[in-house]
Amino acid sequence: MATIKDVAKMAGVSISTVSYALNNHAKVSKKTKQKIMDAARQLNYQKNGLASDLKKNSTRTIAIIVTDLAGPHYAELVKGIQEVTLSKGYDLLACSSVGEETSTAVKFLTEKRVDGAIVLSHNIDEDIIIQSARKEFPIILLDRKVDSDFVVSIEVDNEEGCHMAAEYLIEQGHRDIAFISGNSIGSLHVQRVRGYESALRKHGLDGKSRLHQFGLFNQDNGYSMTKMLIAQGNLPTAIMYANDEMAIGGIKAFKEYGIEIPSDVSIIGFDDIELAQYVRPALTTVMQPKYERGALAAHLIFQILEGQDTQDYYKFSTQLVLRDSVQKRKE
Amino acid sequence: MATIKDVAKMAGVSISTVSYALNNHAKVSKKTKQKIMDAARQLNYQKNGLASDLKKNSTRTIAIIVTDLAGPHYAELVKGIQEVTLSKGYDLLACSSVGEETSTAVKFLTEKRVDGAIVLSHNIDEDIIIQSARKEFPIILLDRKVDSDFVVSIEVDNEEGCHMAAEYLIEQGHRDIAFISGNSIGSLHVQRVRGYESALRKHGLDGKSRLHQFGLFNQDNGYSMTKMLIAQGNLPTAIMYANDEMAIGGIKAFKEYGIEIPSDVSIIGFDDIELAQYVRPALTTVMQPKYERGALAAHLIFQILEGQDTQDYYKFSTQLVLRDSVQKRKE
DNA sequence: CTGTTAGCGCTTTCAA
DNA sequence: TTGAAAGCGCTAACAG
Repeated sequence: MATIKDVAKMAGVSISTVSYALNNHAKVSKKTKQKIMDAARQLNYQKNGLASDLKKNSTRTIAIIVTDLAGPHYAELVKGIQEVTLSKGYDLLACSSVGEETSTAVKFLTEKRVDGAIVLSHNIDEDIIIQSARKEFPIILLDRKVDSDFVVSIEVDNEEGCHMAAEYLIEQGHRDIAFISGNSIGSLHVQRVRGYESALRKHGLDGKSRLHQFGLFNQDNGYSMTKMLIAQGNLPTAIMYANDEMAIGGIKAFKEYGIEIPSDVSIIGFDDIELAQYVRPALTTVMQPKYERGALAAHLIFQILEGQDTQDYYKFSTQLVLRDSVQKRKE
Repeated sequence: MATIKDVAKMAGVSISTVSYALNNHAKVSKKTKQKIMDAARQLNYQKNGLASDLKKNSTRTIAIIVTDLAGPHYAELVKGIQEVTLSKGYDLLACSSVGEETSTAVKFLTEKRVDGAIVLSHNIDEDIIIQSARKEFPIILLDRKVDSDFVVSIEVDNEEGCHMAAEYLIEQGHRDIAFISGNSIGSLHVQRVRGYESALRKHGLDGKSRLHQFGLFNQDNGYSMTKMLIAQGNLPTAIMYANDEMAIGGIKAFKEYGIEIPSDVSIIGFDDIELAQYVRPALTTVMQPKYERGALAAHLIFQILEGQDTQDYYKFSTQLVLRDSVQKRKE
C-alpha cells in the first residue's frame, strides 16, 4: 500500500510538500501540486487516517454507544454480523453515509481506519468501493452488485420475490394490480419492478400502465403516492409496494379515506420488517433472510482476510409471508 | 495525558518493559509488572489505540456502513445527535457494549479513538466513565447519573412521568393497578417505580403488593410476566409497564388469552417508541423528548471541548400520550 | 527478564 | 515555494 513517501519519491518532491499538497495548504505551486496529485492517483494512494490522527492528536469523531447495534430495520442483519464479528474477537462499529463524499462512511472506507467493511448503503460511489477494496480490506456489498477484486456482493432474489408476490395476487383473482415504488437508483428496485412486470406479462396483463415510481422508499412517500392513487379514482384491486415501509404508509392513507384493506383493496409489501406483523391489518409481504445474510457477510470478510477464496456473488431466495392484507377477489 | 513513557519513568523501567507488561507478554517478572501496573493506575494511564494500531498495521475492527444511523428504537435520539455532529464537521460512529469489559464500547471509551462519547448504554461500568472523562474527552450520559468532572447527565423525569400515568389511571376510576417491570439496575427504572408508588400512596392505594419486577425490559419478558399475572388470577383493572416494549409483549399475552384491552384491562407504557402507535390497540404511553435530548447531548460535547461551562445535569419532562389502551373503569 | 532502538505514516516547525 | 527533521505513542526485533 502506497504511503506519502512513495508519492513523494514518484513525484520527485519531499514528503512535507506532498503532505501540504494533499491537504490543500495553498503554498504549493500549481505545477508541483499537479505532479503530486498525478503520482497519488497512479499509486492509488490512500491516506492513513490513524497516523494523521495520531500526529494531530485529534480524531474529530464522536462515538455514540448503544447497548446493541441491532435495533433498526436492519436489526436482524446487524445481529448476524455482530455475532460473527464478536466471535472472531473483532470490533464492530457503525457509521453512516449521510454527507455523501465527505461522510464518515467514506472516511472509513478510504483511510485505513478499519480492516473491512460491510456496506448496506446505496449512496456510496462505486469508484470509492473499487478503489478501496484490497486483500487487506475486503468490502462486502449488500443488495448491490459491483464487480471487482476483493468486493463480494450479496443479493436477494428480488425479481423472483416480486414475481411470486404478483402471481399470488393473480391467483387470488386480481387482474388490476398496481406497483408503487420510489425513484429507483439501485439495482434492488429495478429488480423488484421487473419481477412484477414479468408476472403480469406472463398472465397476459399489462403492468406498465399501473407502475408508479417516484420519490423515496419511505413511509411518507408511500402515504403520499397512495393518496395520489386514490385521488385519481379507478383504484386497482391490489397494490404491490416496493417495500414494507411504503406499504405501511399506504395503509395509513387508506385508513384516512375509510377504504378497507383487504376487502376493498389488497396490498402486499416486501422485506418483512418487524413492523409488518404489527400493523393492522398485518401485512402480507415477501420475506428476505436477514440474519443469515448478515452472518454470511461477516464470514466472508474473515475468509478474505485469511486469504481463502470465496465466490464473488451470493444470492438468497425469498419467501412469501401470508398475513391479513390480501383477500381473494370477489367476482 | 500520561503515556507509556511516563509510566516507564515512574516505574523506573524502560518503555518496552511497560509495553510488555501492559500486554501481558509473560516474560515480565511479577514484581516489575506490579510496579508498572501501580504506576499506570496512579497516572491514570490510558493506552493510545491509534498509535498501537498504526504500529501493528491492523485495527481488528470492521465497519458496517448504513445510510443513516437513525433507525432503531432510539431513532429520533440518534437523529438529533447526528445532525448536530454533522453540522460541526465531526464524524459520528456507533459501537455497542455487548461483551462487557472487552466490548468495542470500552475500547472506544478508553483508547483515545474518538474525541467524545454519548452513552445510551447501561452496562458500562461507572468507573470506566469516570476514569475516561476529561476536558478533551467529555462523556454525556443518557438516562443515568454519574457525578464527575466532564461527564454530564441528561435524564428524563421518569418519576413525574409514571406519577402522571398512574394518576391518569386513577382518574379513570382504576383502583387496582399493577406495575410490571424488569430487574432494575439503572436509576431509570427505580425512578419509574417510585413515580407509580407515590401516586398510589397519594390516593390511599397500596402499590407494593402489585409490583412485579423481574428479568429484562424487553417484549419477551413483558409477555411472560403478563402471562404469569394472568395465571395468578385476580387480574388488576389496569397495568403500567416499565416501558413500551414490555407493554407490547403484554398485549400479545392478553390477545392469546382472549382478554380485551381496554375493556377488560387497561394498559399504559412508557417511552413512546415508534411501534406504540401501530400496535392494536394503539398504546397509551408516556412520551419523552427524543430528538431534543440527542441534540442537546451533542451540543454539550462541543461546548465542553470548546472549554465552555455547562451544567452537569439536565432533566427533561414527559408528556402523556393518550391512545386506545386505557378505558374508564365501569362501576 | 529488561533495555535500546528502529520505525509505523503522518504533520508541522524551521530553515533554506 | 520546498525540504529536512523531529516526533505523535506505541510495538517488537534484537542485544544483553
